[in-house]
Amino acid sequence: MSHDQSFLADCRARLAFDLLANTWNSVVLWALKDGPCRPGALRGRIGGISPKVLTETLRRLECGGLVDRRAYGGSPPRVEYGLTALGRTLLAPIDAFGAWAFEHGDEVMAARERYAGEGGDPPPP
Amino acid sequence: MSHDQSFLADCRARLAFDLLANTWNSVVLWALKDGPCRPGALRGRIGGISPKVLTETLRRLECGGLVDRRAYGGSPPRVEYGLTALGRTLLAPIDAFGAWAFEHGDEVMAARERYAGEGGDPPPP
DNA sequence: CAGAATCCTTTACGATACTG
DNA sequence: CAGTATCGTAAAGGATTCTG
Repeated sequence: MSHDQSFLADCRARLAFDLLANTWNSVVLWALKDGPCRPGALRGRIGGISPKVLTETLRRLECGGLVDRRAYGGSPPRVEYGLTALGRTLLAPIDAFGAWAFEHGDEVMAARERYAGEGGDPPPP
Repeated sequence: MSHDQSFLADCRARLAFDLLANTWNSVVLWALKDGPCRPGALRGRIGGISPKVLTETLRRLECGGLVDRRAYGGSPPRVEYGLTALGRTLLAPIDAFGAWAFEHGDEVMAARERYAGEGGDPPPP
């Protein structure tokens, strides 16, 4: 890789981190990787996300050009969300984390238990 | 990649996302990539982080086994934080995002401006 | 200088109810 | 069913002060 120390000052770097710095952005992007999807089905794929927060998250991603929204009029309304080309470019980096979690997730959980056991009584969130 | 749809249900996956789902974890990890560092210097490398939040973040990462803390007694106290072996394994995935930001960050910012201009007046955070 | 303690503000998130 | 509106809570982040 090729970033120098000013990396953290670069606003694009901050933008990338900020994109992930919330509970749902990456999860929703990930849930869309298998193709466009209606909001209801999305909630099923994800689990534990309220309709309101899902809508907010999708708007945020749409605003950033990562997700696009297609509305087919009618009643009941039918809407589908899918990744844009730009959004798809984020899948590989996200997947790198997924792979990391499968390899090292246990170590993190073990470290936390060790920390809790060693008298690090107030284990920070 | 090799994750099936149950990926999102796997608690290790959630753990990985949660590690990034806050403003500072990834930034601090990244700032430590060039070697161990004292808190004061870390704040300089990062910029915009308060001492309190830096300490909290370091504790959190230490608890997860990603960072270790070495205290050399004395007065004034001298402390250094550095990545553990486990922490270093996270650098590659984080860097994937950094690289992504350099390639596509402009597109996201452009999309946001477009969105704001098109009457998407309330541009969500 | 490290960092704990305190106080305060903001906001992310959740639950619920309502509209088209 | 999609989406908005409203309310409430919990937590994150910031500023400040104080200590060893």
